[in-house]
Amino acid sequence: MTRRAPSIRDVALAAGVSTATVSRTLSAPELVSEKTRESVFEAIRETGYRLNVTARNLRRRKTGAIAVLVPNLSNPFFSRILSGIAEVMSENGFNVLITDTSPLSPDEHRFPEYFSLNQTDGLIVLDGMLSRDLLLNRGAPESRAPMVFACEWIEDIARPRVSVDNREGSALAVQHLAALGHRRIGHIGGPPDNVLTIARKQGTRDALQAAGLPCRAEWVYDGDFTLQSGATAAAHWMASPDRPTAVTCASDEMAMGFIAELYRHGVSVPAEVSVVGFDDLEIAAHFVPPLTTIHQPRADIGRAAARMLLERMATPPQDRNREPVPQVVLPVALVERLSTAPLAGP
Amino acid sequence: MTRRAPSIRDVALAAGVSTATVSRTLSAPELVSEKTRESVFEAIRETGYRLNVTARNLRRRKTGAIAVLVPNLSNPFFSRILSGIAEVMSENGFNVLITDTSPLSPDEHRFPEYFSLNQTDGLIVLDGMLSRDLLLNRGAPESRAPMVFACEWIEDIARPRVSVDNREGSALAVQHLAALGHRRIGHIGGPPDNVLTIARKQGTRDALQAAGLPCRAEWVYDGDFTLQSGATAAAHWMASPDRPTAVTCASDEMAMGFIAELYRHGVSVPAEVSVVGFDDLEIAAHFVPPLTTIHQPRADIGRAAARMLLERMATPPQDRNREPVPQVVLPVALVERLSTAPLAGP
DNA sequence: AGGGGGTATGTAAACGTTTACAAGTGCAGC
DNA sequence: GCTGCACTTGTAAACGTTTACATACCCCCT
Repeated sequence: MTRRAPSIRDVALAAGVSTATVSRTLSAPELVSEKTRESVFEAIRETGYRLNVTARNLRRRKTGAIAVLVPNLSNPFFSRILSGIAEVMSENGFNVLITDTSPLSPDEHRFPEYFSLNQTDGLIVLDGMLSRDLLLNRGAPESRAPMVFACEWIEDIARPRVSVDNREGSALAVQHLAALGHRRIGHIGGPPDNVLTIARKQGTRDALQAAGLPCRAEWVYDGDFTLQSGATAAAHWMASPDRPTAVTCASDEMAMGFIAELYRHGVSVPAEVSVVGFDDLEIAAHFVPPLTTIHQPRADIGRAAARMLLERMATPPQDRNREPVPQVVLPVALVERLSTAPLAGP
Repeated sequence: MTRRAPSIRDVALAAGVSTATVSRTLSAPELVSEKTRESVFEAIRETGYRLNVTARNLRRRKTGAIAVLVPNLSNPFFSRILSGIAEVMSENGFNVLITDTSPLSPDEHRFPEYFSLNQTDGLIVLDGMLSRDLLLNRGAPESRAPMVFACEWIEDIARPRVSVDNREGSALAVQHLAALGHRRIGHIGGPPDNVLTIARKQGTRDALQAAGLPCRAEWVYDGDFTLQSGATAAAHWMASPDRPTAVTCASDEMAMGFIAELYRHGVSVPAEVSVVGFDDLEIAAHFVPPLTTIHQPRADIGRAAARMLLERMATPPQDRNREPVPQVVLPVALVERLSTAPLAGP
């Protein structure tokens, strides 16, 4: 009943040319005379022909897809980055396979089959916690697809990287609070061994020192970027006899979790404690109170990473490590809203 | 320099068998004697062979990928659904291509190339606002890939569907508010022509009527599911001389946008107005105040949709419309938190 | 007239699998 | 000893493109 879909052969037949000419009309039109080109297009219309991308990819020895490894798809932080990536990748004819790398069990990372089967021409890694071996020993050595990091990265893997000025972001947060008169400033960090956590903690410490403010170990709480861990930090804050009057957070979600938990216990923000986030998620502007935070250009991060990968895929493997690997760092900005306020009282 | 990746030929050579035997060892091991099987596996290890999925797909005339059409990737509502889909799809060896269908310009929907080129074996549609033609006329008639709807759907396209009990959800919200003594209950809906908007509005109206409560047209506000539209509804609420004392929303984001905008103008929830959302996003539990809402089993929706699609892909096209198309509707539940309170005063 | 350089096309061999078909073996039943 | 069957394996033809190479033609120059 259901006929085979028309192939390039059928088009060639209909147009009275060879399959080579049809193929050329499609992928290198300048090689084909205008008259022929037109009759080919006409034949394509007639037959309802659609290019079979699988066949093209087989012949060209590439897959036409890239994979992006996301630590946690449920985290709204990544959505914009993903659309940035998808935007430039689909412009360039690539499919984007999105993979959540969150481990199913603590020590077993889930790597989908297509990954080990090197079904992708390239890789964008948003997860800096993946094991080095996992990332490098997949597939045969020569089949290692080009890879770039975005947001997070792994220190001892030398690959192009796009990130954000984390230290500057932390500094902006601290300076803002200092300008409001706060002198006891705490910090809620991400997972202790995460590169972002480290960069932001260090940035916070340095800015505190530069402002001549104390940097007490008992004022920095460890979290894991999630809402829940913000709530946990709030419990610690409330339990502490000697609290900071303001805290900076390494993510908006922790900031919101922190504020909500405080609210539950009748502690009000910013009246009793000022809070600044990091990320500027959409919801930040619509939180209660609207969240003062550090804005990250998320779509730009995605677009930049995609462009970097495109470039790396285009350069032949032997040239890839000629020059130092590119690193772009994008600017951040403080967005003042209502979760921060001048220190009350003298 | 870089040798070709080992192919099935190299394995066959190393194991002293034919390529057919290697192929069978991989995709139909029961046809191969145990001795041979073992030597093939040994040869695979030796050579570092990886299956080339592109070649397999070409030969098998399928792509090994499914696409999912999401109205808006930035909406955190979809993330869990996507992981549910990805979970069962990757278990079954399929890649998942995620596509944001949000129009770039008002009347031009963005359909990535791979879609029109039917590079997918199946389709999960989460967007009920797509045009009928767009969805049905892609590709040649016989190449139409199996399709299922999830969450949203299009009335006059008969396809399997998994949805949620929207009327029940709306009813639960209204009953909860009524039980708290509210008699003036409003509603913030989604885009007017969206199927969910319609179902939830109708459910609200019916529940109101069943409870003997008024259902005033000026108490229902039109939104579009976004935070911003919730804020806009708040402006209308505040401007109204004769306000409802409680509102139900067709999405959590609108509920939060509503509350935040009220907060900005000094109106407090739930003291002055009770609010119930719909979705139960992660953030709902950590909002200020924590949001009373209707829980949707989002991961289950994704998993169910994926399983339906798998089944539909497995049944030959001519059998596909034998029986009535399956429809599963999953249950919802009210989650009471702090954004609703008994009506103050008599 | 012969040669050189484009330009436009065709021929046919890949790309790496899967699978219909054929063929070989061993064994049971007669 | 022959037939038939079950089980393994091999042979070779697809799947639908792209592309190196060959060819044909036209035009211009000497």
